[in-house]
Amino acid sequence: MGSARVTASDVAKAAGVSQPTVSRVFSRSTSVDPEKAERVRKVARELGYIPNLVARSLNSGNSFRIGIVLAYLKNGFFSEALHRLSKALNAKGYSVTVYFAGNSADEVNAIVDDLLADRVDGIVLASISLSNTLVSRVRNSGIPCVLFNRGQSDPKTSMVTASNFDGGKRATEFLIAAGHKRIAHLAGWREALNGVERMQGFLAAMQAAGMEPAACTDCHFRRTVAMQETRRLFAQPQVPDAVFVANDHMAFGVLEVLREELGLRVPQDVSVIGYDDAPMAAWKTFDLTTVRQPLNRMIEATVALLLGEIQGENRKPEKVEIPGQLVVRGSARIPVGWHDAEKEAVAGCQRPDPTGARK
Amino acid sequence: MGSARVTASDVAKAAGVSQPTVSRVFSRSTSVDPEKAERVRKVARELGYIPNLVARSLNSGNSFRIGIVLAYLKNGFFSEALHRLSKALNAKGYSVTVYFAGNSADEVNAIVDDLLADRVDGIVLASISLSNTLVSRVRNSGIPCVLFNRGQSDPKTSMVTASNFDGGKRATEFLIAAGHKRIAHLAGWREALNGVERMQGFLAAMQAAGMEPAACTDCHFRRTVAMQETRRLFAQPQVPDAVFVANDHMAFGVLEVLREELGLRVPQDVSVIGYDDAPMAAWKTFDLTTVRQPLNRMIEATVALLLGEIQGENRKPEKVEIPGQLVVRGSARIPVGWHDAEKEAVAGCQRPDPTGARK
DNA sequence: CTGAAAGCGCTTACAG
DNA sequence: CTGAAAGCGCTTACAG
Repeated sequence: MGSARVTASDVAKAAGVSQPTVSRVFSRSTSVDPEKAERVRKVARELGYIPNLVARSLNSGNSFRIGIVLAYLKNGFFSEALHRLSKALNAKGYSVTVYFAGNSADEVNAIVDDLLADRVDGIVLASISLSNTLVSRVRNSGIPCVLFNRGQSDPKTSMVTASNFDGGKRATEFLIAAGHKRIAHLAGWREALNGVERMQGFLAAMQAAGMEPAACTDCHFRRTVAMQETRRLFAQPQVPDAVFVANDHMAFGVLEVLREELGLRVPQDVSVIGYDDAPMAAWKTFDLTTVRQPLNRMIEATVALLLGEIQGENRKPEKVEIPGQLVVRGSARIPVGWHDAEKEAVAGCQRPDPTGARK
Repeated sequence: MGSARVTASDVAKAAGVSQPTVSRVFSRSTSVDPEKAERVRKVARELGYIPNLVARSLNSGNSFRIGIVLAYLKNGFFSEALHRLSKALNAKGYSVTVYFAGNSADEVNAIVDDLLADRVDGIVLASISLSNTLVSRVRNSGIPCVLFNRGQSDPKTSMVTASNFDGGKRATEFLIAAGHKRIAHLAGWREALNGVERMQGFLAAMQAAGMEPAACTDCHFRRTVAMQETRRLFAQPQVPDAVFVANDHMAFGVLEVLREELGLRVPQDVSVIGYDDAPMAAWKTFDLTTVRQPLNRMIEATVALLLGEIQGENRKPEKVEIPGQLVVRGSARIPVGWHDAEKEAVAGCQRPDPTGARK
């Protein structure tokens, strides 16, 4: 029962045309007599005919499905990215299948098999915890693939990232300009290029200022690890007066430890800067100064790159790096006379008005 | 190029067997000579053969795909649900395709068409904003469907919810027992049964205690609306001394307004209770007392119901209601002698130890 | 246990 | 513009 069983042949019979003609009406590949087409559409509507994409997939070779590989959704930046990426791909006629990749190699391999078996037309790898094995297996499969927010040294795969080095550098410069003397960095993950680049930006800024990092430790992009590291750092005789955290997700945990456990005031006692501008960063509860990853533009670029590879003439892999701006909120002290300087610094960005982001 | 193009016929030729035999090895429908099967597997591995699920779908009639319809992922309870549901369904051999349903009728209708065109084997409707049109169109399509955390009066569709009436009642009783006199309820959405039932539980508890609600307003399950309502309520001459909020997502916003904007202390000045036990509720930043929706059990039930309908003999629609327990944290005053009473009250639940949830 | 045959519901050259 | 035919890569009775 139900309209799902009606086929093109049923419609053809009822409309007095051949089955390929029905097909032509719905795939608008070749032109069909307008009058006849209208009749077909009418009959199809009455019968509740909806073309079977599975059948179309089989002989066209396109499944019109994109696979998105993620680690988890606890990080609000990723759930927001999934939502928008999904909407953007739907708008282009693709449906989106999600695959959650844990950390074990077996699991990751199983996911590649699933992706291949499902015959997705393209893949977005948005998982932080991707092993290089996964990336190379996917590349070998010949399925178009874009790394989203997860740079990789391999130059044969397309990727879309923010300007991580630059972002890390500017966040650090902001802290230095505000007069902080003991600046710590809670880094992402040494295996993930985006974390590494943010850290390198941090180190470059510190070195340029002739300053020694108060700390610089790997937190695996994990909230609980960052919280533990914060406890450790602030249990030492010499505590930091500012912390640059490699993403907002960890920064929320850092703020929690500082305020709730240690009773410190932010930013009076310690400044905190995150990375991403996840939706929650704007909540007054966190009011987190952070480096924005321009999600919309990253998604546009990802979709363009992916569909370019799928539909276009075998394009070259491309590395797209999108500049992000520092979003100044209440969690970090503001350097004296910062406004003017910053206006200059972000002149090349799309949203040059820093006050607009302060809300 | 790449292994994606290798077909069963290629493997058959290379292994010196017929194509159906290769098929049998991989679908293990009929038995195959063990030695021959091993040879086929070996050749397949060498050639990088992976069965094409699209082709399998076309003639088996099963796509091995489940569609999940969501409104958005900003609410952490939903993103967590998506993650776990996805893992659970993957474990059963299904891949998961996501569909984001906005609020416009056109959009919702387009999604139904997509679901039907994609020939998903089953559907989980987890969106709060589902119109009844969507539900009935899906039901008419004959595709097995389960409403997740979204009750509906229509008795012909399976659904999995928490015991919303009971949860709302118990949260309210907890506030009453703690001595609160002016208790407000920021309700979910009058069009969504789960919100309505929580509200009815609230009203029932108030009535049983002979108390008048300080307020009871519909907030559409939207954080910003709940925040606005909080501002309004606390601008009145008679302010509430406790607020029961219909979900955690809104409660986080309520806490923010109370603490950051109004400078109130929680729970000294006002108690707050939420609903869901979203992951963030346990963060010390929020420390939110809430009614847990037992996600794992809800997901188990959803998967069981859905696969039962897909694989089993046309089952009857079923309404599964899973009891949830009050998770006591710091955002609401604790009634004197509450422990003993509560132990009794939750005796029927799976996790009868309320202290275990306090962390 | 296994091969030849038919068919799942479409799309796409191929003739007209 | 349009129908008859072949085929996408499998699964599934049907004979052996």
